[in-house]
Amino acid sequence: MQTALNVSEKYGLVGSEGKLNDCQIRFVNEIFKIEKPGAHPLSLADGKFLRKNDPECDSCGGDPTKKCRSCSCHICGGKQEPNMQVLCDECNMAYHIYCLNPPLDKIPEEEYWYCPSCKTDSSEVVKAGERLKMSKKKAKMPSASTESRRDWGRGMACVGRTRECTIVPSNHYGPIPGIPVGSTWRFRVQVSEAGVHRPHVGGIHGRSNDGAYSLVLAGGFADEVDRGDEFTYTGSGGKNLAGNKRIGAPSADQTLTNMNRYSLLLVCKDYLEFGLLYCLIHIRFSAKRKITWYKDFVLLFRALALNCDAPLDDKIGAESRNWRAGKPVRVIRSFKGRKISKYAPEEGNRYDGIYKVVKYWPEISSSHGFLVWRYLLRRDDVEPAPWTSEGIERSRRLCLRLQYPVGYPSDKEGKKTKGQSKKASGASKRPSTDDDCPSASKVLKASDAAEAVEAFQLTPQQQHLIREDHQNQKLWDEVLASLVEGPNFLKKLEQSFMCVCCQELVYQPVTTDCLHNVCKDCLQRSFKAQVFSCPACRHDLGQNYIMTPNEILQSLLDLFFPGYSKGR
DNA sequence: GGGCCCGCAGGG
DNA sequence: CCCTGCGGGCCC
Repeated sequence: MQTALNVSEKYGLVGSEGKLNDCQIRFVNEIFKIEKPGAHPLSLADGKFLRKNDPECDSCGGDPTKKCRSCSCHICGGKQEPNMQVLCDECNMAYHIYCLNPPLDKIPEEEYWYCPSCKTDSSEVVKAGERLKMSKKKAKMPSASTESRRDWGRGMACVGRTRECTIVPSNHYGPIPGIPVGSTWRFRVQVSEAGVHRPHVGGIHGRSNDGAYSLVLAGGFADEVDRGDEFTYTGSGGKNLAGNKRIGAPSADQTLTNMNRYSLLLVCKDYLEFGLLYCLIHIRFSAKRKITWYKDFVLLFRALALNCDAPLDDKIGAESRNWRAGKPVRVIRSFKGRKISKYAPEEGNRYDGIYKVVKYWPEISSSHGFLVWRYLLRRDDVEPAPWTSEGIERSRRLCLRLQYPVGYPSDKEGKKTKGQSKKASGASKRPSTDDDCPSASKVLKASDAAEAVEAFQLTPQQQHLIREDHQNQKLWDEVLASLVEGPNFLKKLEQSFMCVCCQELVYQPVTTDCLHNVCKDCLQRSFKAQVFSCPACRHDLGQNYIMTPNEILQSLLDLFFPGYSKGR
């Protein structure tokens, strides 16, 4: 296994530039994914009180004879009596119950237990009748220092996500599995939950040293053009957002130093790894977070420009050599774009498919006279666009319609109650229903479904691998029965191959003799806790069970959910 | 209908 | 930690 030190030595980071400190080494490890991901507590059923005693512990190397306050008792460092060690639900450190002061006489029965250093100071506990005290973060927020008694309602103005998309990593390019073109959500937060466009407010999601993954067309710039299959997009920024405004008129030229749309590290091929590494370290650890160091081969450009299949140019822009070869951008049209585009949906935010950057250029905006960067994007998707007759027909077959958050009053209700008292509208909240759509949430007879929706198509490779995965044949038969349900197939697939421990899609799945699939990591954690049975059915696996990941299943899941394992 | 301004998520 | 953003809902 590669180590951080090797990486830094390999690229000469030790020497004239000074040796990396521990923090930097950890950072390098992180970038190169050298370090094993930290241990997570297992499911409550098995792993509430686990001894960690990690054989790959960085501090002791897993040597059972060494004392270690990192993977074993945080007080005495001893590794004895793992069943007497309790894990803190905050810092995840282990403690012998008898090492605590005062000692505990048994493993606590409460759902959560916190060690002395993590336990909330009793002075911070809110007693009956007292006002809620503020967290450190809350204390810094504007609401802490304002006298305003404004009622923000229980609406969607300031809510956070309740779910997060984990079937692909956040830096995933291309469509989100199971989300067909034409899917429409009322609120941006739902689009974020679906993983289609993750930022809550921002227009572009991208990384400066990588590229852009998705963007929202919301008509922010009056001089944008939208022809459906092609549109121009204007780089964000250059607006005066002083005060607490979140939208404003442009008041400055877009510069090449801002984040988000800018600062792309383009590195010469021979120096790619070193240049990237060096810059990342530099950005991470330079106090001003400005890249003051760079060599000829490190240039700064914009994220969306990275998607364009052309050498980058920050003076006059560039045009793609082969526009389809660029990186795919998911495009969402918001109803707000209606003011400049007839392709925008009437309501909500609609996923319109994959576009590619054809070219980009700087221009003086005709509407406000400042310099903006303009991008031309062109559609490149096999799924029909939602506004074409083919797309409309498909949306109908797939029963795609405006989705509201669970429990939010639907459009019909909302309009009815508008003008009535606020209390009435609050009381009218109800989950949206799928009353006139046969396939969305109801179980169908296969024959009906085949006619109603477009079946999910397996590639020959997928079909082949499924046939090869003998152990899971029965499970696959069940899952394949949902092929006729189109996009629901992937949801079914996700459910069927969910790990019972971590409640996510299995990663490095071990298919047990009892035919359950568990992440190798989760199973190892269970064994470390001296539990040697199948987490799903309690079938005894035996202490010497050899955990061999099911490579075929792993390949299949990677095909269906591209890159999901990167987030693991 | 327009002004105001909140918390959240994300990248650096 | 910092800063930023093509939401959103109330209030005038």
